[in-house]
Formats: sequence, C-alpha cells, structure tokens
Amino acid sequence: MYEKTISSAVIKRLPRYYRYLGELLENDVVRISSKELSEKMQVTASQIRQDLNNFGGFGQQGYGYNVEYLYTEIGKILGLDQKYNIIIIGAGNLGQALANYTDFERRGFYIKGIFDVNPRLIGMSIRGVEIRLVDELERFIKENNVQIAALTIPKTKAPEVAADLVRWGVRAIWNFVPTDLNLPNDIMVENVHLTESLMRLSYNLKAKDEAEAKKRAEAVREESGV
Amino acid sequence: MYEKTISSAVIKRLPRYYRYLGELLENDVVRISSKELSEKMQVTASQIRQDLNNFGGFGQQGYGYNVEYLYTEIGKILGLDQKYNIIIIGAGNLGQALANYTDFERRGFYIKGIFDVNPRLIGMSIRGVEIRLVDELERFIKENNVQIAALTIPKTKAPEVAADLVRWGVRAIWNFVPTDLNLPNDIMVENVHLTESLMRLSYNLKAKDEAEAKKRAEAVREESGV
DNA sequence: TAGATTGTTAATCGATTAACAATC
DNA sequence: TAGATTGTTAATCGATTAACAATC
Repeated sequence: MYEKTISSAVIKRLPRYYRYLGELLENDVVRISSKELSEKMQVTASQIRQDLNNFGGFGQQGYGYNVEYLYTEIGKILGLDQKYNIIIIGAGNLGQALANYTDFERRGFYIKGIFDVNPRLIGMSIRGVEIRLVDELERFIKENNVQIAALTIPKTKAPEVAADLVRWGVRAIWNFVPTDLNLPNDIMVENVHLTESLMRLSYNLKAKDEAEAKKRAEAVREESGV
Repeated sequence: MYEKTISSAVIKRLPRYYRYLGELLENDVVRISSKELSEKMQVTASQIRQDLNNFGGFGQQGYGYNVEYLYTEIGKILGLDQKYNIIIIGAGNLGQALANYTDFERRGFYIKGIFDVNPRLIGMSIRGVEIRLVDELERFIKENNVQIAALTIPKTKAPEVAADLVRWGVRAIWNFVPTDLNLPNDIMVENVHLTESLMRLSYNLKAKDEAEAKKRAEAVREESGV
C-alpha cells in the first residue's frame, strides 16, 4: 500500500490557513466558503480546496466549511493537539527572546530548559525556566522527553552540538544558526535564517531602484527624440 | 523592451549560494565548478547554472567559476554593496535581540534607532543605539533616510503602525508580527513568522510518528498471517 | 589540441488553476 | 426542488532537470 506524501508547498500554507480560521473563529464566523476565504487570503479558491483535500473532505457541498471544525482539523494535522517539550541551546539575546515569547505555549510548545556554556548565566531563570550548563544536556533530554531543540549558538559550535542533541534523543532542530546542519534523514530541521531574510529584502529594494532608474532613462531617451 | 522578472524561487536560493561561496573564500578556494558546488550544497549542478544565468554568465567554460568574483557578483545582485538604515519598532525581547545581533552590520544593514511606546524604556540604549518614543518616528525616518523597519510589536497595533511607517517613507518592512500586512504593492514585506515555523516542525514530527505507527501495524498484520 | 565545464535549449516533472459533475 | 459549493479530474503553467553544442 502506497503512502502519498504531502508536498512541502502545501505544508507551508497550512499554518496560514490556521491563522485565518482562528481569526474568523474569534469573530464568531460560523461558516466560510473556499471563495470567501480565497478573497481574504489572496489565493485561489481552487488552491484552498486542493490543499485541504490532501487530508480529507472537510467541507459540505452547497454550504462550505464549518470554521470551528476546519480550524480544529487543521490543528490536528499540524500536530497542535499534542504537547512538545522544547529546550533552547544558547542563552544569548535570541535564546532569551525565544524563552520570553509566550505565544508558543498557546500552541502546545513548552520550553523546559535553557542551556549555555557560560557559567555566569547559570541559575538565572526566564519566566520560571532555569538556565543550565550544557553538561547537563544529555541527562536533561532523556529525563524530560525533549523532542525539539532550538539552536541559537555560534556557528562554529553548531554542527557538533546538533550531533550531540540528536544522539541524546532530540528529534527536531529549530535552527537559528546561519549554517546547514547535516543530520540523519529522520531528524527534522527547520531553519530560521534571519540574515538571508534581510538579504531578500535588500534584493527587492535594489531591484526596484534599478527598474525605476531604467524607466526614467527610457523616458529621457524618448523625450530627446527618436 | 521587456523586463524579465526573476522568480522568487531563485531569489530565495541566492543568499545560500552567497553563504557557501563566502565559506569557500575563507578557505582560500579559488575556483569551483557547478558540479562540485552542487555536491556540497545538495542541489543539482543544472539548477546552479540556471539560477546564475538569470543574472549573467559568471563562469568560464572548461574552468568553472572564480569563487571571489562570483561571491562579489552575487553580493551586488543581493544589494549588499549598498548600505541600508534600519529601525526597530518594538523594544521587547525580540526587538532587543535583533538590536544586539552584530551580524547584520557586516552585510551593510545598520540599526539606527529602536522605538517603543513604553516611556520607561526611553533613554536606554543597546549597543549605542538609543531607544526612543514612537512619537519621534516621523521626524527620525525623514532625517535618517530609513529604508527598512523591523516590526516586533503586538499584533493589534501592527496594521496601523505599518501604514504610518510607509506614509513617512519606509520602503520595506521586516515583519515579525504574526499577521499579514496589507500595504501598497511597491512596499516590500518580508515575513518572519516564528510560530508558523514551529508548526511545520510539529507537522513533520507528527507525520513521522503516524507513518511509523502504520508500518508497525502492517508488520503485525503480516505476522498474524495473511 | 584534448578535456572540462559552461551557457542554453529541450524534456520532464510538479504545482497551480480551471472546469464541472456530484451532492448537500 | 433550485442554488450553491464542494471534491476531483483535466488543462495549464512554471520550475527543475537533462542534454549538448559552444568554447575556454
């Protein structure tokens, strides 16, 4: 029996559907058609129906989708009906910012520990979560059923630390380090590369400037007679 | 004359090429073929050549690509030969973490100001950059040629603040707020949605668990005779 | 010159959109 | 029942990969 795997383009869109449905729910909207939703989200209705039907038929002909039901179902698909224990490796600015972000818990992601190599930070705690020395990692991961590790450490240390984490039982890495981690295939890696994100912005700014400069140059050429 | 616009799939890959080439450069590698690079980066050589040829012929038949030259050229394409002034709106944990991140300056992104509504924070400074009251935004943007604003404020305020920023001259928004900003087409928006990123991780964890459970179930069925 | 590797055209693959029968 | 809207198949579009002539 063959297992159809869902394309990553579809997975990327699911959280956005989830967000829009959550907002509709907050506004007490009971039902919505793919057409209405498509107008709000600026995608095609066809795409919404195709995407959802990868997972099942959640709608009803002639009616559309029940907002609450669809919201719950997408939540399940995304695994938000489960709880995940997270640790943060690296208690620098970004690590601390993540630890302070309260939104994750609402979705079932619980930050259980923060680790650093700097002994000065040890004992401090952020929102009740203690900062510990990395020496404790192995024991902590095993004892606390840690599934996800957020990596916010310097680039040079990242490959080694990531390999350790995996060896000790972590199944997914949320990687904020600007490098590619080469880990076994069954380990999930989700990259958040902030500098790359900024570069895309600057590309677009520059491309826009160049397009405008070109347009201006053409206008001048035309004026000066052809 | 017709202006070919580069697909966003290509743009997304450019920073990664840039990163790999930077590392090669650090290791004093002088030349590289698309084939060698493709093996390092785990993409096809064909894709590398296609991507680059959107912007020009940077290589040489029989030789490959000069690492330093290609690095510099991709930098120019990404607009990294220019300087950008950034402000951060929202001096919470994430805003402060961004302000502390020194890597951005290396790429030409200069954080010029941090703004908040909380008067208690005013006067504090992070790496020499003062936190100011949002009242000063309009004047500051105009006087400092600010092109990019990083948005790290609560969701409820985001649409209004974004509209103001654009009105006062900001051309690009680096949006950390979990919402879609509806801004004029000529304003660049780059989203960093951390919760969505975590959701993709949890999707993958769950999908993997389910696939394994299924496999186990099948194994049992076979054992019990068919 | 011979070998290597690009730049580019053609073929393939996958994702998006359109269309419509099924059905609530 | 008639109208609306889904689920799904077919058509289109775009992106990736393969192939190879050009050329260093």
